[in-house]
Amino acid sequence: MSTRRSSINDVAKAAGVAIKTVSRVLNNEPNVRQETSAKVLAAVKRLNYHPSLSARSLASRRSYLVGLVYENPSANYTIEVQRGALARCREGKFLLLLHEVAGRGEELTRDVLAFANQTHLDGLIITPPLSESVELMAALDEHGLPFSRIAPSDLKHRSPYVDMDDAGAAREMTAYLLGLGHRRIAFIIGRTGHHASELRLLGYKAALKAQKIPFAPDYVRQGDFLFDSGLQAARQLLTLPKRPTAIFAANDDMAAGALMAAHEMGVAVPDELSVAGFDDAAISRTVWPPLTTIRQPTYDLAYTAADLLLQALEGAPPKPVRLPHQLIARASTGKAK
Amino acid sequence: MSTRRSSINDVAKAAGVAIKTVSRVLNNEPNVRQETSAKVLAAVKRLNYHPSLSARSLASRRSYLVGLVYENPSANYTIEVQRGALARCREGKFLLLLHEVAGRGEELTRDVLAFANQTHLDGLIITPPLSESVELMAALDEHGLPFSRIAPSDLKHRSPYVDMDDAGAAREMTAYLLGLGHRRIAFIIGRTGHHASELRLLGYKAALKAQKIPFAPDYVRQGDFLFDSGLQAARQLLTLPKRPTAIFAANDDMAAGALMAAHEMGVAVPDELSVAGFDDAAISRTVWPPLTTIRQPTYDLAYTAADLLLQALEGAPPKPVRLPHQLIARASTGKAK
DNA sequence: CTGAAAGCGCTTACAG
DNA sequence: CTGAAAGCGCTTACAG
Repeated sequence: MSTRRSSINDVAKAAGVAIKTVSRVLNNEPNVRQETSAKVLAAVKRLNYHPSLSARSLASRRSYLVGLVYENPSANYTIEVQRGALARCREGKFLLLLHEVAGRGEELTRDVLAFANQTHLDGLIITPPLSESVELMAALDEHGLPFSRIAPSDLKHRSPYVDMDDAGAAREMTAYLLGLGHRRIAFIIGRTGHHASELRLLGYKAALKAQKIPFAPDYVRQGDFLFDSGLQAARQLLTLPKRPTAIFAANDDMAAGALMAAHEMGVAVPDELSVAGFDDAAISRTVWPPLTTIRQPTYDLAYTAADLLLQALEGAPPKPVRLPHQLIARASTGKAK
Repeated sequence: MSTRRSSINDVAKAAGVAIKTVSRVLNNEPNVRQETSAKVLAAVKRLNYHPSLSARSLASRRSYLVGLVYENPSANYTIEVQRGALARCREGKFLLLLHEVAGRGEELTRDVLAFANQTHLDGLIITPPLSESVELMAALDEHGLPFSRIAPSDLKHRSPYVDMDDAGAAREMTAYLLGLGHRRIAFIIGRTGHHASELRLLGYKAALKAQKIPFAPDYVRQGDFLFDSGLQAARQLLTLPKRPTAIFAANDDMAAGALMAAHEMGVAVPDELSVAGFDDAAISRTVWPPLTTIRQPTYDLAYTAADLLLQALEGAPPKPVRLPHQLIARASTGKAK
């Protein structure tokens, strides 16, 4: 089967039309008779023709390449983002190129620009926390590179983005714990500088306020979204004279760490301590007991971000999209006793 | 900065040479004077020139695209594979395209061929368990598509591959448990049809045999590499009249499930039960207690698989590569009591 | 060691 | 509604 691939010329010949007509049919351009179109499509099928991306991009001066830029410690999150973005790119005859960045600040910007230059990308999808980098956005603007963002912090910038209601979700979770009778609810903050960290903290505070529970700084600890920080924070929280009856961590990895601390210290979950997370990552179902958490629509966020980018490449005006979340109650939370 | 990208013509003009000479320098072809080369390189830098992939591939009739084909439930495994393959592709001016397949058998083959046809891939990297599919390999051969495999089962096929010593590693882990004084060691088998599952079972048996411990079928349960199957299997094992003092699961996810079963049933780990896994996946460090496991060199396996493929594309003869593993002792295993 | 010409397979811009 | 020509930016094959 090492016969040469068929080209647009072969199809044109087989269908008895000019190559321009084949091109019209393949690109769904107007002004082709139904009958002509059918002939072309038949020839395409018969010859097992697949257009050459390189010829198309050379002629149209577009690469049909989209870059997905990420720097996220959670593999589950990243894989899900990839799935969503890939699905949308495939639909739009675009190819998705991955780029995991290492550095921050200037280095990050240089890294991403080098990636874009080398591959001649048409556009970029930027995932959190990179979607918050003002320097990166400025650099991309300067180079005229279109991009869309997932969960950005700057909502004023003129580029499309998609997000969820982080503050609202955290408020719901806190209200849920309050509803179970908890009054001493601790909170483990996410990585500093992540917009989501701030929003989730805000939601936690808002829910307490709504119930007139005074905010207790002692019950709030800084984490960094990693398992270990949740473990450390919970160890401190559980040795407090008046220890909390519930811990709400700003993501599942830290909540898993909090569970581990409880196990270490012989604190029964959920009998003596409720633990809640955020993300509905795979780890929320692999720990014991399984975590009550907020389902973040990661796949849909990425699919939508890709969709917004492709639309922007077609010249559509940017419009923000907000996606829904969901509280998932599992065995790690229970009534306060 | 929306000025036109510079082309090979711009560079040739700036350096005062023909475009063919620029091409020679950029592709490290012989027969260019040091001095000429320096002039060209200076112009490349000055103009911030980056060759066009589409022009290059159109002219050379290669796409410079490599596909990574996978179907693995573990995100951590997949991300690590991507990292390794990406690193090697980047070095070789190739782009890596992801393709997660859904089906098996005929559907799988059709799916992968469609992917290759649409993207005009130069070659494929096939990861386990897909690397075991005889149908897929036959189809790729028929279409003249080069590929390399990670951890294949058919070692006779004429295509490059890289693997590790699964049987040897499982034998080591079993011997380690025997060394801790365990005599009733249970084993949870991986997904049926995975070559690695068979090899790891073989290693377990071999280690028992070496110590003249009779093989007890009751202590061996079928799993499928997922957390849940480890949970189920361990529940059964722990209700056996003579329950095992150690459980060795063929991967970390199942070992994590076994840990959960122990927690449920109030069996202390490692005091009353040792649990060991395989892979050194992230989950091995997020469960309690952290898992003793085998470090699988996933990144290196993928890097090497990409390397072998790129070499094959240059016409190098295929040669198999075996990479080392490592037993990592953590807190989930202890002396038998 | 260097270069001029042809051509890869499409789309763009234009003509009819 | 359809087509002929030019050209995108490189590499190949060849000449010198």
